[in-house]
Amino acid sequence: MTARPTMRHVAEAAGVSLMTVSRVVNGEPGVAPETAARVERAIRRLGYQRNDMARHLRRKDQGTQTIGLLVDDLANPFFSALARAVEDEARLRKYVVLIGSSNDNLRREREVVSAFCARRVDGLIVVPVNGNHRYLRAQLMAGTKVVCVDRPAGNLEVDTVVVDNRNGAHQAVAHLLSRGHRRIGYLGDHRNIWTLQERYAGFCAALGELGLEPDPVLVKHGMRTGADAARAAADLMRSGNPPTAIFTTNDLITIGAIQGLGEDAGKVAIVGFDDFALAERVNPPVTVVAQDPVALGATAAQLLFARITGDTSPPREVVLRTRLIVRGSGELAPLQPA
Amino acid sequence: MTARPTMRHVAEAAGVSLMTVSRVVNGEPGVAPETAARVERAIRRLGYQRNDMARHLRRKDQGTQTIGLLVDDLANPFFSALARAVEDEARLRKYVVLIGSSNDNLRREREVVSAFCARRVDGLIVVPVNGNHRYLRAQLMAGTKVVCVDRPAGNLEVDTVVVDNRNGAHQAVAHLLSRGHRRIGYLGDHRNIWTLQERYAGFCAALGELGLEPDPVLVKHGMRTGADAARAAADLMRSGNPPTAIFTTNDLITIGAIQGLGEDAGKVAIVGFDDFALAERVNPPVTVVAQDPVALGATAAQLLFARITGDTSPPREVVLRTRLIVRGSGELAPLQPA
DNA sequence: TTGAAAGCGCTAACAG
DNA sequence: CTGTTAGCGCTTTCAA
Repeated sequence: MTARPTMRHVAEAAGVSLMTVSRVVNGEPGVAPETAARVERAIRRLGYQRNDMARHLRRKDQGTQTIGLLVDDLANPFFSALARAVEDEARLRKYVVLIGSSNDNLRREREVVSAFCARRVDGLIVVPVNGNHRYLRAQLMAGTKVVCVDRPAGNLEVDTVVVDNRNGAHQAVAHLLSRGHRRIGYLGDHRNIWTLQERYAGFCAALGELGLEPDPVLVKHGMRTGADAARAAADLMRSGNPPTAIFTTNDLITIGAIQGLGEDAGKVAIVGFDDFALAERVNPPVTVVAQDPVALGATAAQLLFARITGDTSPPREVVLRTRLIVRGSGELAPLQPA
Repeated sequence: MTARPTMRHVAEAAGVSLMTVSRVVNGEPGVAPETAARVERAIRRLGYQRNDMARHLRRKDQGTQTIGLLVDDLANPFFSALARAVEDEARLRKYVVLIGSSNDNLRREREVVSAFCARRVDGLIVVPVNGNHRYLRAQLMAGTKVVCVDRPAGNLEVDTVVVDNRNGAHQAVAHLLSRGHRRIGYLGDHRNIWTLQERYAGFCAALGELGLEPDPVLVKHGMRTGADAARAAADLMRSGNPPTAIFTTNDLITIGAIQGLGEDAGKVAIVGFDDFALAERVNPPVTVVAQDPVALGATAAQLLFARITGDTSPPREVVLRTRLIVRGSGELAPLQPA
């Protein structure tokens, strides 16, 4: 546990000035090859590695080559795929990524984002929790670039990358309606999440076009986990007048619902938002409205790095398209309850 | 895009010395409430936030409150669940997490780890790629704590958290053998990955106990993606003398194999390493040897933080248990090829 | 080609 | 209770 060597130690060991070491470490020209070699040797012998904290403190122009990424839940495959895409974009530019999960909690989001900003990240990619994001204003004014992904942030004009949630949901529900379904259940996460507001709105709009209204008995909000969805789905089917179809509004909920349905899975049509592994191997295969988390993450990162490298154009909103993938579960005919 | 305010600016604005601001910012005692209030106001007005880079530069004892986490592939649900567990442990201690994926590439691992160390992380949790990890020695000597998870690192004596891969694989294959299977296929990732060496060893050991040897025709190594596994599984079944059972050695491969098998999925018994979402809803439901990524991540993080807070006991190896979950696919009887 | 001095933003260690 | 001084490890600026 020796103390970490500094440039000063290297300089002494090589018999040169600290400044010469700095030049060698940073590959700057104007050092005699002979001298450079001596310094290199000292570096290797002492196991010296540059301290980028100190470096970035002095070099105000260059930033910290670090970005922060805040998702809802890193354990959700949707967000981890998004995160991996961000990481790859960062790596191309020799940036590293600080990561955090808000868990749909504004306080936690704020704490994590603050911790990132205290470390002077050059930019922030945020999946914003519902609520007011003014607290980011100070960071924006101080020069930290911010991009929102998956959802826009309330009260904040920054680049945003989302998918056409409302259309996607509309398409899913219209698909069910076109097959003759009229009693369509809705299983969703908290209504305070923007994407779910949009998806619910799409659900209602599709029904409305046929003069229908959502049946409150068939609509369940606030499901955070697959287990929640499993229970809710089972409850729906056990009720007196069960739905003939269900719209499940994210991957976790779709998967949970299928688990909860058990043997009933073949008795109710399902269309889910988000594609997921093995969707085509379940019985029946699951029809979904797919979005592309990799494209979301990559696009957000590209926008962020454009800002970091000086883009000052007005904030943009990029809307990526969703895609209906027909596999079977959404094409089941309405089944009369036994 | 105003320049970021510093303590000096706050001090001027509040008409006090820089040191007083420091005390207020850090909640240190010995500031008159009246003065503190004035400083607080200036802080808020200027939008000041402490620069932790500068702070940690001066406070040598305290570290940077940052750890680095390097996994194989963050997009793999196994690693993202592990990562989330690490993040949660870090958060409890007010640490932030730098994250990276090695993609099973030693050079990439080294580059990312170097970038983390240049930012002076207090500790590192690494899923080590196969190869020599001496390069970490210098960091260890400089005081950076290291914990390996999922796999041990060659030539490095550090805390390590793994599962009993060999036993798990043995159990999986013995299960198939006990059902009468004798032609058992093996689908695995690169053999240079430690976990896969172990799992392959368990596969061979189980066969060996019945005097059998792996049939080279039925053994496929080097599958990195689900698509690779899908192709390999389909090839196996199309061959002249197909296996009656397959041991798939991680989640991605199991899922890929099931996709690739398509309608053949019911014709060949499968036991997979790693549990995964919807395993019980596939037809037939998939028997697996499950490991717990959350426990792996949480345990690794706990060991790391123990080291960071001064634990100097000899390096430990923690081996977590795997668990056979019987669901159906592993219990299919051997089927004679048509 | 090399080095000395100053200072990035902050805190430790002392004064008053 | 408040302020001054020095210095963390590095880069910038200027001088030799």
